[in-house]
Amino acid sequence: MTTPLEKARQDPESMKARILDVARRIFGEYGFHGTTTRMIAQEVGIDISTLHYHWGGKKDLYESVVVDINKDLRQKLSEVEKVIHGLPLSERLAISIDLTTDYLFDHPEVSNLILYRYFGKTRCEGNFDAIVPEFTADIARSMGLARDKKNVPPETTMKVLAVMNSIHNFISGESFFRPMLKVDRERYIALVKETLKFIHIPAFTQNEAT
Amino acid sequence: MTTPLEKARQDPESMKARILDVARRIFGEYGFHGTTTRMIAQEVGIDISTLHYHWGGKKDLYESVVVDINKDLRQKLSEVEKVIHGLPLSERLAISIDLTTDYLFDHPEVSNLILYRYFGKTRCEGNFDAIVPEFTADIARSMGLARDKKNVPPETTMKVLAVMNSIHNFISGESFFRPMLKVDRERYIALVKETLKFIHIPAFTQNEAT
DNA sequence: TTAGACTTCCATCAAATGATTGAATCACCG
DNA sequence: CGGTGATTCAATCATTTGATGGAAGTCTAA
Repeated sequence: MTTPLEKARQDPESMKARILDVARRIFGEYGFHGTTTRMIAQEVGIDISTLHYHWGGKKDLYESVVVDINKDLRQKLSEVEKVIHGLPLSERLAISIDLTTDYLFDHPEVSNLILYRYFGKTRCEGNFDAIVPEFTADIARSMGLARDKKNVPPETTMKVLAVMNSIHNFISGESFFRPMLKVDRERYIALVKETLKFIHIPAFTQNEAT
Repeated sequence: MTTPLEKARQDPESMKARILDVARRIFGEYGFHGTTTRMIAQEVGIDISTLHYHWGGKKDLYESVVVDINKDLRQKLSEVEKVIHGLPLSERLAISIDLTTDYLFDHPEVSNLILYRYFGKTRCEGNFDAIVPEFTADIARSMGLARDKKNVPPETTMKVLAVMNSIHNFISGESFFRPMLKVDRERYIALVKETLKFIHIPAFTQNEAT
């Protein structure tokens, strides 16, 4: 059985997929309450009723967007893990930061939506957040902080969260921070990578026997 | 001349001040679009028209909230700076993290609103963000990363932003992260401080001659 | 060609929401 | 007292917004 989301992804040109792509971006920029179905429909160039026909309602669409975002990020992280496998920790960190940062700058709605879900409330319920802990467990193992994915101690989860969040912050905050720094986009990306390495590599390599 | 905000702060029991306090919390939790004037009025226990009488409109109130938040944080940071003045860098960092974290856990709406402004868009304009750069310049000086408040290089601003944001993340994300970690509030606060020190102290002391 | 499904849009609804008006109430001062 | 200004609220308005129904269009298979 294929979920509606999988079905939408099979043909990227399908109306369903087009709506999903636009919805990712708009929801990411304005959050759940800041986004109207009319904004999304207009951006796609369709009527709102077409949107409702394909996705049911605003909340359903939003939930699909969140699931889609998480699926993408998870896949990207697993790609990154294959690249860094076997390298020394400091290199693993540096390469992970480079690759993840590049990916997220290309898909800022991923960071936007994740931060929105972390820090904002939605006045409606919705419970599909069990995906996040798995993320952190994967990353923890890949950083050599945990042997298996079960029983990762809170201290370790916190460290992983700190790393992930610091990346999302700079991606998502570009529109705020870059004017403040008065640098162009290319320079900003370089600064982000540099800063993330400056902050994180010493922390995780301080007790390492080279 | 006193601004409306200052006037409201003179008598903390005044209706104006009570509305402002509630508005801080609600705007912090749900963001600008997720908050309705009715939510705020109901929480205060008044009619919406009373709210409009004192603050004009939703946007005016929101802007006052943001200014108020920034004023509070700035004052707190200047208090912290006095405490840590003259100490060695690693201690300055540790104490700053402890004090700032304690303060923000007591006033989470500060972190909430700051993150909302960094990462979200508002569909309405609004331009009173010149306060942030000054913040970072103050912190940069206090961390020994800059001599004066003028001409702080982007690299330094980025480092300061990384530190500040990582704190805000854990404060604001408590409702998301703590259930995930399955720890009580006290333990969470301890974990936050521990993690922040683990991440940041090595980065900033790595090249220090003790 | 046609029957039937799938898709899209126009018109419209009901609820939510920001905002205003005018009347009532309160506080203070002569 | 009485009056004057400040404050509060009930009632109401106009717009926005999520959602729906039904007509029209499109495509495929028989």
